[in-house]
Amino acid sequence: MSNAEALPEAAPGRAVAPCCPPLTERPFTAEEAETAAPMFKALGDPVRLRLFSAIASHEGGEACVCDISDVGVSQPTVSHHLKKLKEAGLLTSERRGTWVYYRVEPSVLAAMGQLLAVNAATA
Amino acid sequence: MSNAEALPEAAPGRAVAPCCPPLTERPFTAEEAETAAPMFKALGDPVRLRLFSAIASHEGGEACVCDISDVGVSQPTVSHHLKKLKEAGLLTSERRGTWVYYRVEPSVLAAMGQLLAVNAATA
DNA sequence: TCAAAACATCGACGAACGTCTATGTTGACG
DNA sequence: CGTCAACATAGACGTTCGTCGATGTTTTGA
Repeated sequence: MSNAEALPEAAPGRAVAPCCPPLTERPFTAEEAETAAPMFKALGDPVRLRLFSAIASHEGGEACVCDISDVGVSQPTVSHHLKKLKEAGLLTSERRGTWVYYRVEPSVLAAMGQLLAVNAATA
Repeated sequence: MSNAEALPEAAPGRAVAPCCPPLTERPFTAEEAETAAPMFKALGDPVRLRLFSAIASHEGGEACVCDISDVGVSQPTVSHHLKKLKEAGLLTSERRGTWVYYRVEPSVLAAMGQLLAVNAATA
């Protein structure tokens, strides 16, 4: 695309973290649905789910592509899916030397978990 | 498991409830990913997310189609999406007179919530 | 018995998706 | 320098998806 400037990363897709109430609380508005659906959609592919799980379960919540690219598809396909996950706000990436490390956005897991919360009475 | 089904009524796509460990626990296998991804995929569409939320938040966790069909798409499209949610194991349906009532499968919310569990420091 | 309401199914169409091969870009190292 | 490794991008191709209008099925009720 372009040369890397001093800009670290500025929200590639949309804001994801604090988006919506639990699904069981009240009917989602069209806006809320448009915001939350892409997160589910991003995890709705088996390969992406494996990649995400591999990163999320990796030490430190991050992994380089070479550590997780054994999912049965070609390298460009892995790259494609990681990009999708990144665009959905679920992952961030950082280059360190030759390798690129992907990291799970922690707030995302919390947000999605809250969407599906079964009201465990933690109040 | 307190539910002993006596009627051979269930004809869903696949078992959904107790499928997989948390995403952050260990890398998903191909099998686990193939099992869990359809649930996320089913919620990955804004219209389906609104329908699901409308049903889940409705009184008693169920609603007839006429109560939730105001999502901006045609009636066949609503029917199509409800079928998709049903095939994914997220909903069940029951006919009562003229109306068809859809209900959220409670174990599904628990299962998906567990997938996204953030390990609340149990060690 | 006939009509209307609620919902499902069918068939079609454009858009989006997942995958691949080929190629480009970036950094490390002789 | 040049070359290799890691990863991204581009383009293509078949498949799936979301949507619609038209039609079918089931139930209620006059």
